[in-house]
Amino acid sequence: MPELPEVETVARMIRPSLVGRTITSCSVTWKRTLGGSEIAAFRRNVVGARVVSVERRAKYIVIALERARASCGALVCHLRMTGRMHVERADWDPGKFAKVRLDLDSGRAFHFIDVRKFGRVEFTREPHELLAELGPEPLGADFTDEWFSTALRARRRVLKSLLLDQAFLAGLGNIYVDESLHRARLHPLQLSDRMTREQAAVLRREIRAVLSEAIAREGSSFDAFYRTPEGNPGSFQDQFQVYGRTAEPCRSCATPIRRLVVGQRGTHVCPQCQPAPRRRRSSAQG
DNA sequence: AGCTACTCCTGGTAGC
DNA sequence: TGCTACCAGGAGTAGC
Repeated sequence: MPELPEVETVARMIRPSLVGRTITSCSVTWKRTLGGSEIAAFRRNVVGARVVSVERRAKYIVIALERARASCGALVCHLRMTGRMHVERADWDPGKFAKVRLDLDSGRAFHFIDVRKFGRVEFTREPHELLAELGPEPLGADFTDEWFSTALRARRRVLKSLLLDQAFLAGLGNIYVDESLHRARLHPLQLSDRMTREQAAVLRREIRAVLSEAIAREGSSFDAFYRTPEGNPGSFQDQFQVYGRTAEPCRSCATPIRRLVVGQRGTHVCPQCQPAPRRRRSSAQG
């Protein structure tokens, strides 16, 4: 589903047609997409505002707005599972899953389309408050070996669950966690406080590599859902080592990929490349 | 502190 | 063909 590389791709593609544009009108066909605000209030907040910037933070797209050259808030958007964004000519038909439409002074219109209705396009005056709980960006300068190693060992968490925790590290989802762990030859059930500094450094390197490669390929598309704002699929799914490859041979050692469930998430491992952590009694720890 | 279960949603698919 | 049942999952929340 859309994770950091897909969200980054969407942000890059919609940015040129949004920045500098003024929102002239809007329509909303699913109120919950707005995340709690009334449609009338949303309309008052966005119509007449001008887009200053389009940035990605974790899996959020933040569309900053201004009025009379003064900041007036932002649209904080999340694609969740099936959200899509398009900026198209005014007569373009967004289809039956359209949720939010923002008409622009360019004559084009921004569309938020979402089959499963989990996605959000939320207006807030203080976007930083909404995003305050997020951990560091995996591709950012704050994500250092030193920080990662210390932070992993300061907690006693199942490794995969911790990497999915957006308050710990912001931007990874199910796919890229599975891929990163395989590349780092780490098992998803490994406990975070048992990680060596060397293992942490390898994992950090592989997380950054897999995300960078996926961004270069405009993300991953393997079902009907994720498409770039230009309507094209990404191509990183061709590079998957484990995700969605249950029972298929590992590309490194030919052992069949195994599927397990970790924290209610489908999880894919190579039992040979990613040996299971040694089980031990909790009372046996000194 | 960290875990599980549940919620929100619907298209796709397996089984009959 | 058409039905039912179940699966996928990001994030928030409740409860242990």
